Amino acid sequence: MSPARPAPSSLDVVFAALSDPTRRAVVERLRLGPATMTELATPLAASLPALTKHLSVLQRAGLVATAKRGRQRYCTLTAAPLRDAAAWLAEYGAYWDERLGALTTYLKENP
Amino acid sequence: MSPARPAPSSLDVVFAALSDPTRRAVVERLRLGPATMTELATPLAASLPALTKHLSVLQRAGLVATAKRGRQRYCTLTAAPLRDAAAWLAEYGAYWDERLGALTTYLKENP
DNA sequence: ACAATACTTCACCACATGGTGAAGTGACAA
DNA sequence: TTGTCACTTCACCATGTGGTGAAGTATTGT
Repeated sequence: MSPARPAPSSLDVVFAALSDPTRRAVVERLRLGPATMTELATPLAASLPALTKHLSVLQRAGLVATAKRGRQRYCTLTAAPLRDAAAWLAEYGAYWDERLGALTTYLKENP
Repeated sequence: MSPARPAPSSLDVVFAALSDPTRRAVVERLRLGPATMTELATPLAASLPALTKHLSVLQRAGLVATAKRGRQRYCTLTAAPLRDAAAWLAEYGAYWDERLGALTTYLKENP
């Protein structure tokens, strides 16, 4: 991948963030409300260094916002990027309906 | 990641497959109908070795099926796994965005 | 003051990904 | 038969990921 990669789009990092089961579990947990790092780590049986890395990935994807309060770090969901990813996928919900039509068109144009 | 990783779930590989812009472009192109490897590679300015790798990722994710015909390889979308990913996202997106309520409804009514 | 708590940061390691150029394979065309 | 086309496979490389244990940094409790 050496030569001049373009800046990753938001879809890139969002989908990449969601490709890990631990991070999806974090998102699921945060749906119930904010949580600290140890509150996230304990039920997932994840170490704190590992969770710190996961959180930074989720943060880079814009899926999670954090705020330090005292010596604790509170994490909350910021789901706006999920909307973009879902919108991309939603087009393929429409794909199901138009599938036969597209195939028909294709066969008409490529006999 | 050394110690005993569990088998990746289908969501893992589907989201990972979608995290690359070239592969998303392949999916978008295949929405219009089947295509051969060179037909996919040319507009994306991708080399054939690179595209072969991308295709194997998409195939492992169950997003694309291929059939050899003569010396050409025809690729088609098999979008069933996209629905699982969309369903996962819809659950979390619908909480914030009305537009995704429509997707949730769609997935509920088209099981 | 001292110690515990809640994290973070720092090397590391193993492995997967995404790319390359060059060589190999099988089907078709001249 | 000979060559070309459509790919695939083969090293190889650079980078990113996900994990670890150990050490470091604040903040808080006693």
